[in-house]
Amino acid sequence: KLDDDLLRHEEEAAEEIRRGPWTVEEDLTLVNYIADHGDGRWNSLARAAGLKRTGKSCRLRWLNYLRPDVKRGNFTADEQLLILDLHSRWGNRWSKIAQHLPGRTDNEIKNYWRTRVQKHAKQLNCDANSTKFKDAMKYLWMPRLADHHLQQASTVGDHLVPGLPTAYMESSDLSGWVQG
DNA sequence: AACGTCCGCAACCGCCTATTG
DNA sequence: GCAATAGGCGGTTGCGGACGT
Repeated sequence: KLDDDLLRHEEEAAEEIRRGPWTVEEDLTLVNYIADHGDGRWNSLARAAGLKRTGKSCRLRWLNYLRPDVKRGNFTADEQLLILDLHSRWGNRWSKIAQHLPGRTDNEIKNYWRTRVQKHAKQLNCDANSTKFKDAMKYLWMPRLADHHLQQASTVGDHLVPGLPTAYMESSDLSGWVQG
């Protein structure tokens, strides 16, 4: 492992492979190159475009950020519902889930799940994959999200979820679930 | 004002599979 | 047919900004 790291760093020094955040210049280079030549064949693309990055890094930057049809910003209530639903069916199959949300990336969905959803599971003192949490989503959060989506201002307070701490249910609002 | 800590996100890594030569 | 290279995926990390003390 240590040897691998040493080797990798030697290679980086020799070949000047950049890592970490992308600069605006790099972004422009990548976008312009793809506009002229298309994407794919990422390693040769990186070389041909003169980017001192791995092909993988270029691919990731393009797919998750630079692609013109990539949607950014908050998930809509619709999208959040869909994520909850698809995740309950498929688990952490992020790219499969992403295929059902046009313009959203697996990375973004994964981040959303880990930051927002897992946080609530933790507050409930349970695992995000537990029956308890799935019940909470199914009978509490999904209805609330759906109601919010339908722009019904009044709260839905009568969804009872066995085993959930009532204090949590009463104190919780939609912040952290419904964005924007 | 200065310091700590929390949180969200972009980007990385390792592993596995697919493609290529 | 196989070894090497590339692509795809899921998990993890670390940076920077927000927030609290």
